[in-house]
Amino acid sequence: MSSPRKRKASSPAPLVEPARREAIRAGLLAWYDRQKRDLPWRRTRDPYAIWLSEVMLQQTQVATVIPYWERFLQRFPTVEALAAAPLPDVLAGWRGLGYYSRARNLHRAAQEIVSRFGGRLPSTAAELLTLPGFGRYTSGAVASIAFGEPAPLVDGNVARVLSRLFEVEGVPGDKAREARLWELATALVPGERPGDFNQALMEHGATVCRPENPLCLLCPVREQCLAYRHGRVDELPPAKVRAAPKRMTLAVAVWAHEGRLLLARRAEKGLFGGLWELPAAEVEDDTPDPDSATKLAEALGAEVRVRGHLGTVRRQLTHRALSLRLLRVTGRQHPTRAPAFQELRWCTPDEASSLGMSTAMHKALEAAVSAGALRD
DNA sequence: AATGCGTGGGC
DNA sequence: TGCCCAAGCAT
Repeated sequence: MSSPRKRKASSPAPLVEPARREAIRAGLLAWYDRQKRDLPWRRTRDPYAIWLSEVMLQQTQVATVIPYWERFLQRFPTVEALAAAPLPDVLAGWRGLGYYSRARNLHRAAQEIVSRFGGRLPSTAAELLTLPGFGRYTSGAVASIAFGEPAPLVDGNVARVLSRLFEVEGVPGDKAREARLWELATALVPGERPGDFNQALMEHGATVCRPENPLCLLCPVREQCLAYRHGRVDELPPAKVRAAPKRMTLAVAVWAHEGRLLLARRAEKGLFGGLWELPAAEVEDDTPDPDSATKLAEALGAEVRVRGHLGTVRRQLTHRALSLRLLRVTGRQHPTRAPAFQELRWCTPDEASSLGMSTAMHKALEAAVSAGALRD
């Protein structure tokens, strides 16, 4: 029988053997010091600027983010400036970047940081997690990179790297797999340079431990990689199962009057929430014009007549196949507010172009103008 | 907890 | 061209 003293001394086996843990830490950090990319947000220590980069990088590639990040910081250089800005201005700064709820949450979080934390970002992952738009990943990223807290993070890159290093089974989305990955990330993140280590993990996944054609011969932790040892790098992790995109058809009102077009701001939630558009209403694929006119009339709260067609703009999103049918419309009265929209405005094409608008609707606007929407 | 939410780049 | 993907979060 074991004595209580002995039971207390025998702790459970560590998740990662200390020697292996140190080899992975040292290998990735040394590689990062040699190979890290010169990215603009790695030249600042401003937590706000780092936070902004993390939000923009969600589901978005580095090359896309760089110009947005620089432009946005010039326009909204501090948390206070962002918090004080009207939401439509913030959305205009986000135009073309996609996933616009990120911009809405960023704005709300900035306001909370001012009201709850005196304008300074809280420095721990636990506090950051209470702010809008801060999930587990972003909280860990900002806490570790901007404040040096040894907080773990798991993004798509880290999930891939760890699932290969440790042969973690299961498909993306599997709960046991996610839990295992977070445990591993927690066990690995060091007390010294946690932010650099987390970035090294992600950078390694983005450039060496890639989804396709990983560069195992250049890998600094190859000796530690179970998938490599067992010839399973190509099968881990298994690919995501994606749902087929749903079709969505919008009747789009192109209403011109004295050189101006009617623009509408969408409801705050859902697809393209809070963005400006040529007023649109969802219709069935084969809806005849008079029925489309009825839908648009309901949305605008005004009588609407279809005068002709200005073409169709198609746009493929990850989860939707959009079809925008441009209908030239007129009506006796020119509405300035409408039940289905937050706001209406009559704009010249130049004014319209500077509004926060989805890329799909921006293309529709260009198509309508070049099809002669403003001519008779 | 499964689903909705954008976009541009790579091949 | 069409289809894949990329530093997630909210509900």
